[in-house]
Amino acid sequence: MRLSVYLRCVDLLETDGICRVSSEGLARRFDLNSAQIRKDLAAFGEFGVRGVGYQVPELKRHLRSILGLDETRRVAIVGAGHLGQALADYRGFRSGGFEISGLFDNDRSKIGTRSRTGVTVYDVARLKELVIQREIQIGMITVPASAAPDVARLCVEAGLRALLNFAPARLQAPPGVRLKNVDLKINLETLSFYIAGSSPRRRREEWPQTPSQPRSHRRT
Amino acid sequence: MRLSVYLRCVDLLETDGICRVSSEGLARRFDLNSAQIRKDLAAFGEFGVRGVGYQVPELKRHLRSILGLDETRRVAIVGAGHLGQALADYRGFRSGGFEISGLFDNDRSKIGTRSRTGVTVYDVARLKELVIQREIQIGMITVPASAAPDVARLCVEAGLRALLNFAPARLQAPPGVRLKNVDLKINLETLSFYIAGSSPRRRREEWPQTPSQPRSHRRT
DNA sequence: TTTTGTGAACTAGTTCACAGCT
DNA sequence: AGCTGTGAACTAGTTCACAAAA
Repeated sequence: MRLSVYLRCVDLLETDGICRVSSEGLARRFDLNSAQIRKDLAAFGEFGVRGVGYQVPELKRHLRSILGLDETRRVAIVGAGHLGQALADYRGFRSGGFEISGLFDNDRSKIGTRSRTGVTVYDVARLKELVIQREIQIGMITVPASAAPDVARLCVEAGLRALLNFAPARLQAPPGVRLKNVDLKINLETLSFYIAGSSPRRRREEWPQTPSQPRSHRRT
Repeated sequence: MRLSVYLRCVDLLETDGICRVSSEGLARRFDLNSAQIRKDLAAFGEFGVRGVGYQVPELKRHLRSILGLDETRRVAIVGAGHLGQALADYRGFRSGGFEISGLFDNDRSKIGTRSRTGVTVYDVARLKELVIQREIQIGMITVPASAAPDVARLCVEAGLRALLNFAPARLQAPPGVRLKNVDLKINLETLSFYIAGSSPRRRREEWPQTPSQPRSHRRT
């Protein structure tokens, strides 16, 4: 999502002590399109001042509010394997307004242990209980693909509102629950595709090289 | 990329012993659009047989070839922290035609050690040497954001052709090098956004509820 | 008949360029 | 003057529906 990108940019500006910025300034600095920035922001309110630009602290506040980050979002990680543990200890989440409330697993040898930074591993059977008690809203699924569908169902039943799935499986979620997949293998395959340089076959009627035509944007 | 998704679907069909499938069959089973499947596939050749459908093994071979997976793709992971180690041991990569050729770090206490599944940690100073020697083509960047730009430069100099960046930083790569970002925080923020339910403000002239109009597709 | 491959219709997303505000 | 907010132009991506092939 682009609003997230803008928030990251605004964070950097704030670090640099810049307190006012124009859409064009943002676009130049971070290689974006100024009209798109303006449109994206204007869709949620009139945050800018014509002739001046955007106030960085104000813009940051608005962005955090739009992204629902003015209150701490609590996260449960289901699957306390290497990936789950690595994510539980990832410092970027904490600093960004997220809190890893717990790791969950069904492996009795893991239950009760803690990750390096102190996140406790709970029995996955206690997921619902803790989701309610701690008001956890987001679940990260880091179990093997075979277990993922069941885990997803469990998460939904526990009352989680959004799921981030790392398992290479196509999961289903009911309308009220937002599901997002982070399929690492697909990312690697995409890169492989571009390296391979396999290009779509040329349409028969296409001209080998089409000289691009300048176009007019005159408003009548 | 969708071709990756199709490959995953075809894998599942093969596991189920299905050896022929129509675009409509694929679409129904995996919740896709049949016309899109046909168009995507047809862009790379005529793999189907009219009136019959697609042969699963043949389609799989074609997809792997298009994705450049008929030869093993070797991967270097720069940054032997928790995330790097977790990715090095991720079994999904190996089974998918990728090989993790090594972890790289500048921490002397890590150099020479091995991950749980036996991936060696090398001095990052040896990146170029090993990239050439082992014909590594893809780099995964799992270092802190502050180190990411330098690491990216190093990867490019070493001759890597594609980079998968996990650091929350906007990196730059020259035209010949493909860069893809996997920003976990952005993913979480996107989920948070949907939970928050912040909706774009309604355009003034919009009608509160627009009854959708059925449309004709008659070709004249 | 069945199902692909594909032009055309449609929809969504991006960029331009300027009216209007400060 | 400078910059936002935004209609309109443009581009990309998706879906439809049918001719052509098996």
